[in-house]
Amino acid sequence: MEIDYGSIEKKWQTRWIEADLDKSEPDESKKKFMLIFAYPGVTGYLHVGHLRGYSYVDAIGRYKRMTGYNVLFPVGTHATGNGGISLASKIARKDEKTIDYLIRNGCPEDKIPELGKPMSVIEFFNGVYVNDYWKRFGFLADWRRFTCTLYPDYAKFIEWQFRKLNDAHLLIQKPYYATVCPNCGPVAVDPSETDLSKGGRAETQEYTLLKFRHGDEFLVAATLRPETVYGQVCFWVNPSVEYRRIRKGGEVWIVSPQAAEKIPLQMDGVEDIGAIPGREMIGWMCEAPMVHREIPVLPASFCDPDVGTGLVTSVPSDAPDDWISLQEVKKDPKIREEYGLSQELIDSVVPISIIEMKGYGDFPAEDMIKRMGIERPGDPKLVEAKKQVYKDGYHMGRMKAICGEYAGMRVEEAKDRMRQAMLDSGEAEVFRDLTEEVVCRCGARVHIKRLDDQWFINYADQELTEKTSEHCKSMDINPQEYRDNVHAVLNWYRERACVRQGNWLGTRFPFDDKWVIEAISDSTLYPVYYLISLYANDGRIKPEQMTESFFDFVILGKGDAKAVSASTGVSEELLGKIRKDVLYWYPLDINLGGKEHMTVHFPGFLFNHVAILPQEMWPRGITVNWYVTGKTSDKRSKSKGGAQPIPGAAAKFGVDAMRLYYAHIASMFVDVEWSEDAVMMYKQRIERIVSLVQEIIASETDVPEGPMDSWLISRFNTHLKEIRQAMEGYELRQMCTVVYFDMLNDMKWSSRRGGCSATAVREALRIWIQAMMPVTPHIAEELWESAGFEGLVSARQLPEADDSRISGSAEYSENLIRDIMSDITEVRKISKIDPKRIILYVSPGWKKKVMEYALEMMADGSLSVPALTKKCMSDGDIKSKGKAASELAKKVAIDFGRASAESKKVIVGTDELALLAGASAFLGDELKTEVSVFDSDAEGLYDPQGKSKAAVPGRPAIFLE
RNA sequence: GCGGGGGUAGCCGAGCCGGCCAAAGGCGCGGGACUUAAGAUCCCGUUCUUAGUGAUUCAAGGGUUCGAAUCCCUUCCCCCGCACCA
Repeated sequence: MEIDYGSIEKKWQTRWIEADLDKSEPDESKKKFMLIFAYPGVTGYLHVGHLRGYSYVDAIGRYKRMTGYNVLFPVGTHATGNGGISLASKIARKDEKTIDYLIRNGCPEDKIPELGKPMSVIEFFNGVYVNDYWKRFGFLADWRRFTCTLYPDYAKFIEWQFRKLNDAHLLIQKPYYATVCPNCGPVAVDPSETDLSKGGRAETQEYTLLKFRHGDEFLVAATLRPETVYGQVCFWVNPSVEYRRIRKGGEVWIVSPQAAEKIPLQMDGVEDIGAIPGREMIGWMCEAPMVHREIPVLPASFCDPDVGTGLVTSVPSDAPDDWISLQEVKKDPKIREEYGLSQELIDSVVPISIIEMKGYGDFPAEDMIKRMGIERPGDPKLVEAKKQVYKDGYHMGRMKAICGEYAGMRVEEAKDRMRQAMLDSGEAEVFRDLTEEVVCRCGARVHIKRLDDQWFINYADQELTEKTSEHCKSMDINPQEYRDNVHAVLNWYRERACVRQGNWLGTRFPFDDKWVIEAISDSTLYPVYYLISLYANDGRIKPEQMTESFFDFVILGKGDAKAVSASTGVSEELLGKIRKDVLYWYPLDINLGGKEHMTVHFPGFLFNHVAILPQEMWPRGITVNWYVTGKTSDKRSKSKGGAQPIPGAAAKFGVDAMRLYYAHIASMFVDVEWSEDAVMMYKQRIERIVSLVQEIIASETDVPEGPMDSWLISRFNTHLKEIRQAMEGYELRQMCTVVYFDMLNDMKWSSRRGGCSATAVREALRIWIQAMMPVTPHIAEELWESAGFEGLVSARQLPEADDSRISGSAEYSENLIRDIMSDITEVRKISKIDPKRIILYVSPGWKKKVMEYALEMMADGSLSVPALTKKCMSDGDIKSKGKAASELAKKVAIDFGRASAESKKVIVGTDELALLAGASAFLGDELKTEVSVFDSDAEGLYDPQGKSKAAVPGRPAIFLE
């Protein structure tokens, strides 16, 4: 059987649209449910991993739809930033890699010349996302509401949002140290390198600049360890660097040329006044800050002019570089000669022990160097040595007695105190620098720059934080870990720079149009905009009509329709309709996004809703999904290299197999490694189900109604319950286990047991196929149609589980039969007997009676070993069984004590003799041996080995003859 | 460092508000059936022992309890976020 997935998918997607299933309109008679996935940034082609979260949203939406809700699932894209600009410019200049990338992912070649402009490339990808990904995957989203952050109407909404933030006094201005490209303005430094061509892993470090007086000028060293000043014994200068003199305030500083460029970005009134070769400074004496000692300037090659100021104060006791370089100077007479340094001077430089730490001696740097076997300056291992000594010193160290007023203090504390003291006395300044070279996409070097009038959204606002945090307690946030942790995240969230300058697409800041609103800040409140985009998209409202009073009215219900209509030209009727939409659909029930959103987007999303909207519009739920991670390699796949384009994967596996893979491969809250083999398994599973269902449909069953019917119907109603319960918590995986595994197994078991009546089979099929709809909608439709059921399964309502048709005893009976089969197999295997006949002995009546007594005692809570024994001994029948009776009583009392009354009741209530007699033909067939069933109480029982003694209710005895 | 999450059988992964858990399910593996054939399907098995019993298991070590994979403590190891990047 070959399934043509492509045409099935197309067929049903068209039918859904024809039936308007994609269009969501308010319906007061129904409960509403609005859900979204956090819209993706338009960065190019997506890969199979991205569909994971998206398809969850569609599956949940479909499930809600089928259980009575009016569902709204809108989609959009986020294009704010410079991604579009940079992509367009690469295409425009025919960058080979970029063109190749486009073609590899299926971009038509003749389309490429059109993509040289930012907006056209963004629109191109908007089309790819909507058509090749979301529609292709069968999503029932309301396509009419699609929006993109660069649309003029969206910009109007963002302007309004910022006006509201301002009204709430949440916009503030203050200085900010940003990573800035001289051409492009502020850029994001992060490992994804969206804005960068190099250095995404760089971190900002806060150095303390220490000033060493020499005559009337200062040598300025940068340090991360201001607490070590008591251990300063000399000063390092790189003799081969041409340093600069700069004037800063009334002082003259000496720093590296790179630092001379960086410092003015962060400090005012700095001027470069000339050069001074490093060589010239060797042999100087300068006055160390705080300790006010004269120390000599010595040569060191490790001073990198690119790091800090290119000058280094030397604390050999705690800095491995310093230690090893000092050894070098002391050992090597050539250095002394070359720079004319006296032996005396060199000898006077002696390390001073300043920090006491567990696991180290007086000189931690020396210890570490020895431990790591470092022998000369420049050894790459020094980086690691430095890190380790710094880390240990910071966490475990304590200042020694020599450190004046800081003696005895923990390093963690002394560091801040000493730094502050030196800042206060004017001996130090703060300077920020990046840990590695960072280069902008435009090619310019990125540095840290102070911006004085940077706008922030004040997410640190205490009242806002508390309100938001409080609201989260009532939200449905998944997973639980995030629900617990979100309060900490909200608390930790600080003021956030919300605007930037430079080469950047986005909405102009309404209060100062030199700024453009940055990417996180314009993507927090937008779900509510989907309720308005519908009308902007169909032209009923124009961007220029979307004024502050327009949004105030439709979103907040402020103002008077007549006045708003007069000022905007939007009819009162339309204003009323939009307002109604907003009231109907909001709040948002689920915002689903990848785990990267936990500390960025979700807090902003929450804060903005709480800050701007009335409480009844605050979000109700957040769901976080983890990733599908790389590694596309596959045992059988010949096409390796790079993530597979989504349309290709859809064609290869079928959309439903991929949807099922996402839903079932793991819990939403763990990362999954992409594996074609795994997807293939799900494809095969779907095909197994399809062929079984088609077999069932094709075979005109003439089985009369019987016990298997009530078993099958009971099972399926039980499954309905499980499905509903799982989906209550959006546990798609659990739901899929029931639908694609358990229900399949039940169907198979039913036909193995001889099948059910046509009525029962059709009823089960109806339930089953409907249950498949959320995750594998195309296949579900196909099966629904071939079974001859009416209409579209996507438009139907899932039946409620019917408790009256759930039969504990029917389900138990089949389990008993299965248990017996496996027991027989087990015994057969162990005993290595090949029996001519298998005899099953059903428990004698007195044993059942013991259990009945136990049940009674469970009901009134009096069950215990002595109590049950006593009770049994007062029953003549049982008592006559002697020791066997008291042993059984003991066993039953213990066993029942551990279990629920319900589970034991079915055991006692089952007529095993009738059940097994009815199943003996089946068992005989299955085991390929004649099976006889005997009642242990029967007169003249045939029982040559006395096996019947072992029979207990729920466990018939087995004899292999 | 700060904050958070984990370590379950060959693997992936449920269970983790204590008992019905030798521990779901899948994959893998072994055996069998079917078949011209299958990356197909269907059965059975997959800690050790054993006429269906019993023993020892859920990172390691302690503890609480009649009873612990599940609760508490300690140790070891792993992962994630820490910002202007959706």
